Amino acid sequence: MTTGEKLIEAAASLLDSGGESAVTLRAVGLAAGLSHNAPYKHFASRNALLAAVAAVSFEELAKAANAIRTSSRPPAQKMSEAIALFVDYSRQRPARYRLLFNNPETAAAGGELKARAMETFEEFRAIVQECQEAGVLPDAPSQALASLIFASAHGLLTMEANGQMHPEKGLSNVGASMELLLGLLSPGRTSGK
Amino acid sequence: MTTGEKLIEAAASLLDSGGESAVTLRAVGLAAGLSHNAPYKHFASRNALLAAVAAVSFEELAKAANAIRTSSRPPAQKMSEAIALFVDYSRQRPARYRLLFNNPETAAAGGELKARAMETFEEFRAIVQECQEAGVLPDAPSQALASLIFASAHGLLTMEANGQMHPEKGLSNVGASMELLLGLLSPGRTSGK
DNA sequence: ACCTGAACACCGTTCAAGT
DNA sequence: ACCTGAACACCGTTCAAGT
Repeated sequence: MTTGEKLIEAAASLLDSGGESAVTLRAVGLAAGLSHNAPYKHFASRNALLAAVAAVSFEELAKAANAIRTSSRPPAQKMSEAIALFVDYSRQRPARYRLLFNNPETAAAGGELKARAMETFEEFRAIVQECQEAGVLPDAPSQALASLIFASAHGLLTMEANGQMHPEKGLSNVGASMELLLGLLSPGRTSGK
Repeated sequence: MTTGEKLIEAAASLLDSGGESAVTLRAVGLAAGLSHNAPYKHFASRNALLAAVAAVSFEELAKAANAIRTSSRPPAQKMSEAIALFVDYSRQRPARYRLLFNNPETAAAGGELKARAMETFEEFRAIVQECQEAGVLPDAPSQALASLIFASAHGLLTMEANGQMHPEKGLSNVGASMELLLGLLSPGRTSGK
């Protein structure tokens, strides 16, 4: 493992355990057994280090999404599993999820980061397309439909993380809301008013 | 205008013009014509000041949403206008939008903030209900359906702010995506596979 | 090429005074 | 009650050296 990889891992671990504010270059250097200044020999800035954490995290997510897509389960179940992948990620590593999907600074880094993020999204898009072909999602450009479904899950997870879901007032949790969405989108839905 | 209000306004202005990192207590004090330390006589911490900014912002949003709901336009148009309200807000004041809808710290402040946020959401929920009664949105608990539609818009706006919308790849912008969603949800949609 | 240690400018927060 | 100014601990970043 290179020193750069060690620094990324230390930063990711601090992020998961203490939130973004815990990822100081001093703490990262210390956790990697180096001085507070060593990260600058591998990354141009704190933001660049966080972008590197985001890039490897997107890579992991893409790999997990790919495993779901290439499994032998029916399309509708792949969709549920893909959604569960993001739901679990958000709940188990909220600060990391926020870095990946809720951080204009990091996203603006572009380059490799953007490519990794697109890989992840492409897996999801392909699953949506399979669902369309199987007749469990309606006809529409798969890219647009996938964006919409992903954005819904993302918006719900963000509201949940922010404590803006008011679960006391009904069935408004992420899982139930996504089931409601997929049910309403289903071509088989009875369409009378 | 009380000193506290002056400080809130200064903080909001700095937030809009320079992003969250520009809201330092020193800059807020200076903008209000006071010392860097004066904010502490009115707010317990920087987070408390930001929470106060969020509270007055939610109040403004609730007022704007209420004006839309109580207008004489048809429900479907009210819905479009309500969505446009949030879309414009996100685009014109991204840092403020982020503070309101994308910030676990501030949301955790609870109390008055939470009440203001609920007021805003309640206006939206009532518009959704009107749309259901007019037959342009499907039968479902209005709270759950409103959460879902709002979360979709919110997720799309977040992706847009993060540069994760890939508009080069199709019609995946916020407006078109929301139209797609509302069209697919419409009870009048042709439902064949 | 990679690393360290001192230093700088900045920030949130605290404290001792002032009125 | 409200405000100021000095001070503290912390942080990102830079710089001058070391190997």
